Amino acid sequence: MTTPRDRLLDAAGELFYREGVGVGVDALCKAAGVSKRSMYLLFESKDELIAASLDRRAPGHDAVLLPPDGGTPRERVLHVFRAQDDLTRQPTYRGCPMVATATELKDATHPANAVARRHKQALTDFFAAEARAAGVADPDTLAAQLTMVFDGAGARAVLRAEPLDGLGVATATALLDAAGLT
Amino acid sequence: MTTPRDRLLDAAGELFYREGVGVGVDALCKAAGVSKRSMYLLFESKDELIAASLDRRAPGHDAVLLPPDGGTPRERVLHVFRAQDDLTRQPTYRGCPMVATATELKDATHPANAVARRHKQALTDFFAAEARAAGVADPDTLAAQLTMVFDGAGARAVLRAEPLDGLGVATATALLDAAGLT
DNA sequence: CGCCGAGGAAACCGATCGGTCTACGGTCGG
DNA sequence: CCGACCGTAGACCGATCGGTTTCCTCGGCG
Repeated sequence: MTTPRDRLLDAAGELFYREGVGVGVDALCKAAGVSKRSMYLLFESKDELIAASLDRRAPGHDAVLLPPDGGTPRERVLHVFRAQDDLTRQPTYRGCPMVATATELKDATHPANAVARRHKQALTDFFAAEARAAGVADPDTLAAQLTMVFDGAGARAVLRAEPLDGLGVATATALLDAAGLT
Repeated sequence: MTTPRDRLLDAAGELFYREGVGVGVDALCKAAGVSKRSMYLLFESKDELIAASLDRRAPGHDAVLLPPDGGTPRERVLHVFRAQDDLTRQPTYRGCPMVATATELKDATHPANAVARRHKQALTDFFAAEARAAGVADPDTLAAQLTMVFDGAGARAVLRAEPLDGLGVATATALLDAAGLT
C-alpha cells in the first residue's frame, strides 16, 4: 500500500514534468487521490512539494542514464548520451526535469532550484570521475563540457520536438576525442 | 511616440522573460500602459501576444550575438559564444528566451513554439554558413553541435546562477578544432 | 461498545486568471 | 462646434489560484 506522501510525490513528479509547475494544487491532489488537507499536512507549501518531487525523481533518472558497472570510461560516458537519445524518442519527452523546472521557476532561491543544481552536479561529478579514471588532463573542464552538451541536446529535442538521432552522442564523442579520452 | 502595440510587445518581451509566461494579462497591460481592451483588439489572445513578443525580441537578440561584418569564420562563430558569455554575467540573465519559452509552454503546437524553432534555426544556419565558408566537411552537423553547446551553456548559467566564465567559448573551440575549422 | 486519530470531501477565503464590455476622455477632420 | 473615432479606466464574468477550515466517515484499540 502506497502512502499518501508517495502518491503525492509521484503524481507531482509526473504532472509537473508533463504540464509544468503551473499545475494547480487541486488538480494535483485529485490525480494523487489525496485531499488538499492531507497535502498541506505533509508539505509546507506547493513550492516544497515541487522541490521534494524533483528530488524523488532523481534516483530513477540516474538509473536510466548512468551505466551499469564495468566498461571503459569512454563507453560509460557515452552510455549516458545514448540513454538520453533513447529518451528523446519518446513523445512524452520534455527535456531534463531539473533544467525544465529551474527554467520555469526563474527564482534562483526557490527550494527546487537547489535540488536541480545538486543533481546536475551529480551528473557532472560522474563525468569527472570517469575522465579522471582515464587520466584526462583536465577532467573537471571536460565534465562541465559534457554536461553542457547533455543539456543542450535536451533543449534541442524539446525545441524541435523530435529525437536527437545521434547528435548528442556524436558531439560528446568529439569532445572525448579532443580531450584524449579514447 | 510609441504605439500601444510596441509598448505591449516590449513590456511582454521583458516581463515574460524575467518572470515567465505565467505573468497575468492585467499586470502586463499595466506595465505597458495599455488597457486590456486595446490589447485584445491588437492581439487575438495572450498566446498570440507571447508569440509576437518573442518574434520581436529576435532582431535585438541577433544584434547582440551575431558578429559584425568581417573576420574569419572561426572568429565569427566564437563571437557568438563570447557575446553569450557576456550576457551570462548580467544578473538578469535567464537563458535563451526561445529555449525558456518553449520549455515553459510544453505544448509543441503553441504559436510561440514555431517562432522559437524558427529563430533557433536561424542561429544554426549562421553557424552552418560559416562552417561552409571555411570548407568544413560536414557543416550542418557542426552547426547543430554548436547550437547544442550554445543552449547547453545557457542552461548551465541558469541552473548555477553564475556566469559561464569561458566554458561555452572553450567548448565551441574544441568542436571547431575537432571539425578542422581553424 | 465507545472512543480517538487519520484522512477524505468539500466549502470557503481573498486574490488572480484570461477575456469581455460599458462608459468616458481625448483628438481629430469637417 | 460637431460628430467620429481611438484608446483608457475599470467593472464584470466564470473559473481557478494557493491555502485554510469544517465536517464526517472510517478503522483500530481499549
